[in-house]
Amino acid sequence: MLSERRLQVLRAIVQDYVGTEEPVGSKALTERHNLRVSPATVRNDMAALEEEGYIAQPHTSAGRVPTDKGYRLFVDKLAGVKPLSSPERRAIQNFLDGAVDLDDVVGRTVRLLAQLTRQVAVVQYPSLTRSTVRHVELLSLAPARLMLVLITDTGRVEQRMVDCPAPFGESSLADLRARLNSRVVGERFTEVPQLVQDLPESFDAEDRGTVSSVLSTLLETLVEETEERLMIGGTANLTRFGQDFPLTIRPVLEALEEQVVLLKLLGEAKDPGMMVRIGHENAHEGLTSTSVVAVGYGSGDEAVAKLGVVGPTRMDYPGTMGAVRAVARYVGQILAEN
Amino acid sequence: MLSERRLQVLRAIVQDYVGTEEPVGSKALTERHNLRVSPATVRNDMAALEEEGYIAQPHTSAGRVPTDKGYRLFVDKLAGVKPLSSPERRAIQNFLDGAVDLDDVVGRTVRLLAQLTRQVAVVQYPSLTRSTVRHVELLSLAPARLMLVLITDTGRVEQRMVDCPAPFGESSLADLRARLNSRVVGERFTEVPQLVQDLPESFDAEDRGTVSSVLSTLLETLVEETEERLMIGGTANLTRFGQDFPLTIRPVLEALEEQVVLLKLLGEAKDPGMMVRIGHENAHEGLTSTSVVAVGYGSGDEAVAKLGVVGPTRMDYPGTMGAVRAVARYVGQILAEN
DNA sequence: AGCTGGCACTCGCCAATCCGGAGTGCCAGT
DNA sequence: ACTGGCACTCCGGATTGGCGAGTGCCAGCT
Repeated sequence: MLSERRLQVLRAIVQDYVGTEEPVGSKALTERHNLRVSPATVRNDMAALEEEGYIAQPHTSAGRVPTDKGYRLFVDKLAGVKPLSSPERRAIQNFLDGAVDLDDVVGRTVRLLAQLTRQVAVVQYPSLTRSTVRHVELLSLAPARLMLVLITDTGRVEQRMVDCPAPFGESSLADLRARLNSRVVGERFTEVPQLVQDLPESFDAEDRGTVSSVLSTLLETLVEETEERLMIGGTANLTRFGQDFPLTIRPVLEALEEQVVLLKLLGEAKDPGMMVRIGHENAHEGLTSTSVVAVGYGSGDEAVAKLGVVGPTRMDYPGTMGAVRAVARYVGQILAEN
Repeated sequence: MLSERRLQVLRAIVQDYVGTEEPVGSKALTERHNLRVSPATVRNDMAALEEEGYIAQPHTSAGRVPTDKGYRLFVDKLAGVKPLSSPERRAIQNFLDGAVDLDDVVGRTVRLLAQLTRQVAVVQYPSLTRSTVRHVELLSLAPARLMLVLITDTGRVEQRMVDCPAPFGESSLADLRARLNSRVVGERFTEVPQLVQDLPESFDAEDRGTVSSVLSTLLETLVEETEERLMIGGTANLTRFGQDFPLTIRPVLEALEEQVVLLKLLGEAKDPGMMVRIGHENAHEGLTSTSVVAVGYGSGDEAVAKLGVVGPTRMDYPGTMGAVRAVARYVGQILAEN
C-alpha cells in the first residue's frame, strides 16, 4: 500500500504531465504543488512508484511519465469527474436544442463532443434493440412488392423491401397494417416475435404466404439491425497527439474506420457508470496508445446507445469524463422530448 | 509553345516524381526514360520548363518538382485515363453487388474507392433534387400529429413530423394519401409544387388547414433536403502524405469535416466528364496542397450525385481518374438496378 | 525512522561544424 | 542544336562538444 504522500506525488505527476506534455522531474513537482517536502524526498517516492510500475522514465535521467497503470490508479482513486461550468452546460443545451431530426442530433452531438474535449468523438446511433415500436407501415409498390417501414420511438426509420409470393390486395394490406400495429406499437422489440407469431393464421390461405414474408422481414429487421451505425468526428484533433506522427496516428485512423472495432469497444461499456479504457487495456492493437472514455445514453431510464471519445492516454481524464457525462445526459433529454 | 521533347520531359518528370516522391534530376531522367539525348540537353529543357512555370526546384541545386501548372498540363495534354484491369473491375462489381440498401451502397463505395486509389474517398448520397418520387406515405401518430415519409427512386427515405391545426380523420388521411400519390409518384421533385398546389381546395374546409401543412412540409423536404449528406473514408491514407505532418494533414482533416466545404467542392464538378482540381485551384485554403478528382454518377443518364477522392497533388492522375470513373459507372448501374 | 542537502554521474538535446554528393548553369567544342 | 566538362551551390546526415535537467546515493540532522 502506498502512503498518502506517494499518492499525492502520483497525482501531481499525472496532472503536470497532462499539462506540459513533458516528463516531470522532482524539482518541478515540489515547486508547482506545495508538497512541503524536498525534491530529494520526492525522488525517493518516485523511485518507489517506479518500482511498483506506476510511472516510468523515457530515458535514464529524464523526468517521469505515468504508465497505463499509473493513469488507472489516478482515475480510480485520485481524481473525480470534473463538472462542466454552467456556461458550458448552457452552450450544450442550446446547441442540441437546434436539432431537427435524429441524424441532426447525432451529428451535433459528435461535433459538440469533439469540440468540448478536443478529441475524437464517437457517437452510436440509438440502438434498435432496446427501443420500442412507434409504427409499422406497409406500402404497395408493385402488385407483388411491398415496402415495410419501421419507425422507432427514438425517431429512427428503417425500410425493407418484401417480395410477395402472391399478389396482395389493397384491403388485405390495410387489414394487415392495422392488425400489426395494434399488436406491436409501443412494445419492446424483444416482445414482438411472440406477439405476431399467430398472425398468419387469421388470414385467408392465399394471403398467408405474403403475411409470413412480411413478418419474417420485420423480425429480421428487428434482430439483424443490431448492425448499429455510428458517427465519428474531430479527427483533426489527432494532430495534437505528438510529433512522432505517422506511426501514432495511422493505426488510430485505421481503427476508427473499422466500425466493427468501435462498436465492440463501445459495447464493452456496461450500463452503470462510465467506461474508461486506458492504453493497453484496449484489446485492439491500433488503440493501445489511446484511451477511450465512453458512457451509455438513452431517452429514458435505460441506455439505448453509447457515446464517447478517443484520445491520447495523456488526457485530462476528469475534464473529459465530465464532458462525456454531461453530453450523454443532454442527448438523453433531447431524445426523451422527441 | 513547347517542343515535343520538352513535353516528354515534363511527362517524365511527373511520372518519376509521383513514383519516387523525390525531386528528379536530369541524369536520372535520361536513365529511366530513353529520351535519346544527354543530361545536359535535358537540363536546358528543364530550365525552359522552369522559366514557363511548369516545374520548380525546392532548393537551388536539387532536382525539379512539378508545379500545379505542370500537373495541369500533364493532366490535360500528356496523360489519358488509365483503365482498370479486368480483375479489378470484377472485384468492384462483386463488392458492390453485395450491398443491401442505400446506406450500404454508399458505404461500400467509399471503402472501395479508398482502397483502390489509396486516398481519401468522398461519396455524396444520391441527391433528392434530380430524382423522382417513388411513394409518399402518411401515418397518423396522434390525433393531431402526422408523420410524412418520402421515398425516392434512389431508395432514399426521408421522414418529417407534421403538426395538424385540427384533428384529421382516418378516412381523410387515406383520401389525401391516395390523391397525393396519384399525382406525384414518378415525377421529378421540381414538378411537384405545381402538381399539388390545388389539392387543398378539393377538401372540406375543416381539413384544408391540415392538407396545407402536409403539403408545405412535403415541399420543404423536397427543397431544403438539398442539404446533401455525404460519407468519407480512407482518412488513414493521409498518413502517406509526407512527413511534414501536422501542418499538412491538419487543415485537410478539418476541411474534410466541414461537409459544406466538400459539398461545394463536389458541386463544382459539372456534369460532363471528370473534374480535376489541382492544388491552388481549390478555393478552400486547407486543400491547396491537395488535388481532388470527382465525377458525377447516376442511376440513369443523368448524374444525381458526385463522388471522388482527395489526395496529394503528387498523385497518380491517370490511375486515380480511371478508378474514380469506373467506380462511378458501377455505382450508377447498381442504383439503376435498384 | 524519515527527511534533507550535497554531490557525482548519466544522458538527451541543441547548436555548430563538417563533408559528401547530387544537381545545376554555363561554356566551349563538335 | 546537342554534348561533355567544370566549377559552384547547397541540402542532408553524421559527428562533436557543451549544457542542463534529472537522478541515485550517502551522510547528517531532527
